[in-house]
Amino acid sequence: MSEQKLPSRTEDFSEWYNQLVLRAELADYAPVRGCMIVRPYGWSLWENIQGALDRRFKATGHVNAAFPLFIPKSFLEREKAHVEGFAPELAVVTIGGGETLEEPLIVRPTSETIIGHAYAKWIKSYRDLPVLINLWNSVVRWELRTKLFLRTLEFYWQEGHCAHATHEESLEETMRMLEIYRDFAENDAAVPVIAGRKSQSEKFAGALNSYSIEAMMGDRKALQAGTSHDLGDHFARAFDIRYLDRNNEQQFCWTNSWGLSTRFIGAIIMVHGDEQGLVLPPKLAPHQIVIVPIYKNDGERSEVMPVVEKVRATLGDAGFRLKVDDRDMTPGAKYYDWEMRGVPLRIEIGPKDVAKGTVALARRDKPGKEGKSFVSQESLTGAVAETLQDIHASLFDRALAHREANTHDPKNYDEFKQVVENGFAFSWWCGRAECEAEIKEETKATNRCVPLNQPGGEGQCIHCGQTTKEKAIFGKAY
RNA sequence: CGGGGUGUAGCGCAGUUGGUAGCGCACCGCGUUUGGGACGCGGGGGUCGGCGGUUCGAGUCCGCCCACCCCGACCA
Repeated sequence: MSEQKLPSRTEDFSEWYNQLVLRAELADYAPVRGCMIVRPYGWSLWENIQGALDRRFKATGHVNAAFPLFIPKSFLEREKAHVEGFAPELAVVTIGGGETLEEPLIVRPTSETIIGHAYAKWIKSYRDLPVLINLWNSVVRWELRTKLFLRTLEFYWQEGHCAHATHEESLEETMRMLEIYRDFAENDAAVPVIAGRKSQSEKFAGALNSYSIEAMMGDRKALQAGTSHDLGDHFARAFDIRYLDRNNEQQFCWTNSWGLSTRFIGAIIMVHGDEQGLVLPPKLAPHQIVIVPIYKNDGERSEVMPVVEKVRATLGDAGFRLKVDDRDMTPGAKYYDWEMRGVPLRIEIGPKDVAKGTVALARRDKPGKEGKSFVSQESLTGAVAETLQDIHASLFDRALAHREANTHDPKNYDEFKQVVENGFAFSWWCGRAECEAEIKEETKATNRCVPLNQPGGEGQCIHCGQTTKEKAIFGKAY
């Protein structure tokens, strides 16, 4: 139970985040540096994220499977850019059963290579395509600087791996999954995102092109919240994933991969959280509603609890995820506790409500009296459904307004430097890696993506002045 | 991997010139309480981050190591 106030979100965002994660009981530090324990409340949130994504994956023809944790070192080495990108952050097993291994095993940082090995065996004919497989697992990347959910040595995610007959189909799949991420982020998590293409220096190691959804956090920094990679024929060539086409000719496959991780929980925290703690989007919250019974003595208790039970049954039958908090604490303490944990809606039922046939409804996104209303027990189910929808909409609107208010179109590079100190710059960019690198060097801001939605026309690169047709989002990022 | 900081009960901290460890919160029990963080009484809990050294005696002094957090370079 949390007793003290959180550090100020506006004055010390980082410390606010750290303590919020611990006090909301989402996660805890593990005994190994950089590793995290996901606590039941955090995992429950992840399960709801999994459910929301998995439904979408299944609806688009994907199936789940499991691949090994260990990958032969030689596999990684088969794709040059891939191994170069991941080498610095690999965990390597050299001893097994007390014996030094003949070939060291990599603890998977991602599964493209071992997938490539399997797909090469499984795919013989154009009739075998496409292969649409998703994995729910964890991967290990030996990061130097870690933060709960945002960057840990081991993290949980899903990785989809698809093989297609043509590049067009593979690219179409890449974009379909990016759109699924966007749809999930905005419609389930109420996190507005910018879908775009990563620059060549920011793309996945081994990809032809990477695409991402980028979100703005409460401190105006960017977070890559999901990625989808067009792997071209790179991994197909490295692992010899080939098929016989209709003309009986050998062709290389075209593959793609896409992932979204527990980092997304960090996004939810940093986009919606407030001074009181976590604020969860209703569609993903482990408990959408918490019911707090109020009574002064056993007499009142015996009046209140049957009504609490009736409301619980009614709302439970209507499909809401809810919890009755019957702990032996004062109601006020419970309010603070559930506010810390971000429960979207609180229902208070006391003797006055029993007498009047009402309940008190308090919404998490609007603090104090502003968010509190009294609703008759008869019309509660409808009111709850409506309010939860409204909370989702207002969370999304608030986050979008925040991003728009902090996204600028600077007139020149001096202005650009100012802007990226405290938000996003949406600027013309020549597309050259040198320009991007210099901007990063000079401002600490990175190229987040080239949004798919472009204004059209042309302009001058914000850094070098070269004429270009594309605008990119720049900002400081996690 | 560089710079900074912190390690004493679950958390936050105190601990004097070295003398054998305490406070608040949390936790457990009983009672009174309960519409925005209740109160009283009683109780449990510590190899003082680790190893070594100085000393009759180390939480305290010295050395080495470790862990975690923050800031930079790399990343979902």
